[in-house]
Amino acid sequence: MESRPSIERTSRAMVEVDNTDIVEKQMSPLERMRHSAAHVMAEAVLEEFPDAKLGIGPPIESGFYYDFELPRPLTPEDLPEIEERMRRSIEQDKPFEKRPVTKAEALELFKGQPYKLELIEQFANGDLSVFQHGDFIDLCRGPHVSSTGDIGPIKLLSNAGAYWRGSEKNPMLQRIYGTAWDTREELEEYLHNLELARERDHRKLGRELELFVFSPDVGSGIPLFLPKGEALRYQMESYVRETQTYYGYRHVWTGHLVKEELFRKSGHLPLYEEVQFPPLIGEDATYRLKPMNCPSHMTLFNTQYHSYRDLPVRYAEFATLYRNEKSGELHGLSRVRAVTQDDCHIFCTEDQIQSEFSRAIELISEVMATYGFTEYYVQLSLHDPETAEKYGGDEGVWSRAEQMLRDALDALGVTYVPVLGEAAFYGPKADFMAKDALGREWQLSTIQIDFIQPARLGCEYIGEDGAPHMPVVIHRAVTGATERFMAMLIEHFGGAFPTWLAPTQVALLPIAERHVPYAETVRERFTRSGIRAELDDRSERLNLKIREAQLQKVPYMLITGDKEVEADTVSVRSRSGGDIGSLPVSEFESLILKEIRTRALTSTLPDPETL
RNA sequence: GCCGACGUAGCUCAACGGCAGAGCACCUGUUUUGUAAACAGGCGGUUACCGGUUCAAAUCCGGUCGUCGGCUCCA
Repeated sequence: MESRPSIERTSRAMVEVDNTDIVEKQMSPLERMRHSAAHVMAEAVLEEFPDAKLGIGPPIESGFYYDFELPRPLTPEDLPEIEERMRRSIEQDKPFEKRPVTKAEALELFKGQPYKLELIEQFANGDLSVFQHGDFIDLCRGPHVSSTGDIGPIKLLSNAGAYWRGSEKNPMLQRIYGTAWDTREELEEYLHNLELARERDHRKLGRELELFVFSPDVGSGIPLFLPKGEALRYQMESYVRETQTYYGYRHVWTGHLVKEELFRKSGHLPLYEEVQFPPLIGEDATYRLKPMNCPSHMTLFNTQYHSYRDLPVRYAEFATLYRNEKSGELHGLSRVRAVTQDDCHIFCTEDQIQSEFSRAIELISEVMATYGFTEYYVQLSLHDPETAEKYGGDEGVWSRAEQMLRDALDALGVTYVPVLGEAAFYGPKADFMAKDALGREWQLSTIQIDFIQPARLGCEYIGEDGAPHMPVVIHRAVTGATERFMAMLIEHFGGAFPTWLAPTQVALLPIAERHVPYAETVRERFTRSGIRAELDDRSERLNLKIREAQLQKVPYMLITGDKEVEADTVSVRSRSGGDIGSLPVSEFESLILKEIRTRALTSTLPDPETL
């Protein structure tokens, strides 16, 4: 436990984001311009397909899209043509004009446009308006730029299917995505960043760094980890296990199969069946692969007799869960069917919720800081009273649980963004959203309050009064799904992991064959010290060995030639800083061991300038 | 699951109705190498799988499997 980073480190972590407002956002000038670009795209598509039916075309985070129903499927080759028509429209500098319309006018205007008619019906209570530029007219609230000439440089990016209004019950439309910026430079930068993101794609790096593979013979969505990927998993898991232990959680193990009956009792079956694999019929009972641990942990809790003095009981487990995700939803490591969760269930009294909450947040902050995620905020996922049937329990239980979460967050001074309808069926959640090095958001940690499952599964403890009481259960995950978190780490670090996580921490590169025995003794020494060291004993030139170690993003390359053998040193080259110079073997060993032990994010070796 | 695109050697890609190719990787030699790619030779594919059209299919058509981009940031 001596190796654990001190808690002071967490000071840089916790939530400095201030965005508790959920008021409707004003459209920014850039969004307005992109919205106008979407109109111009619809104009261009109508020129090419006069029979096109229009869906909607909003601005989005980095551009815009528009949905169409078209007589034939679009291919990527169609995009340049549409883009060219858009440029012509922009050159003509056609003014955008707004006009309020009555419902009757609108219905007449869009009589050939079934999707617009549906929208008119929906918005008929408010004020309806249309925007026109040139001959193109669209039902639209606006606002828009004053004329098409104000639209900056554009680029159409892709086309894809999209259900009308996002529901698979509706027809599938064809969506075209585009981006638009104020200046050519910003557009170029955006396209360049897309390219960078592709370079960092964890699926590409996973193959190049020999971390994991998928095989159709084993099945889609089931990642197979190679030795280097397993080394990474093991470090991730050990770290969280160590931290959880430090914070008073205790680890349990509950296997992979559970009787179907238990999921019926817990209330999962009707709501979760879609993502569960079909039943496994055994001789004595029908089983299911576990898609979550909660019922198992509650059952485990129930096998022991608990006094109020035992609470809180904190059960943690690194469990592999199986979810039958739809084939189209699978995505590398970030959406898989065999998923490992750092799951935890805390059984406590209502009075203990706040302190347990704050303990969980402290743990989460520490872990996030160690991984270098300093920018994150909390999304408070609440139930939606409009769709109460999706949730268990009555309204009173819900408002109590939600209030408790708010109180706990407020007491800790944590700011949060409430979102309706994102709760689990058993309770509200505080979800931690973190940004990676490329500024993309990932949902990682979660803390959830549950009054419903412990009631269904009959959890109880004996209170001070000698009578049985029901504990509250807090569900909590730190890194969430290991696979998904690994995907994020790979992309966040671009494969160049901090030394403590790197599958290979040190590459020994002997210059000539006569230096191999010395390098081998160094490698063996390091391996015995717990350093993941590899020896490149091929009869290749040094430059090649360096190049390959560098492409594998090994943090330290140790070059051994005549001078090093002579002096019992290694010539150190760091992945990031190049040639650092020679160090005695023992000195390098203690420096890197310290770097690993403290889980430093960047190299801690002395700067070559100061040597 | 749905819409679209794509599956050619371990990897990246070419050939687009007429003999399946290149670079890297791998293997074998030669080279013994000082901070991001030595040189030469060799091995390697029933073009994802199954069926169809054709004198002829990697190429055209159908099916299966897989991968990729998406599937409300609401007029």
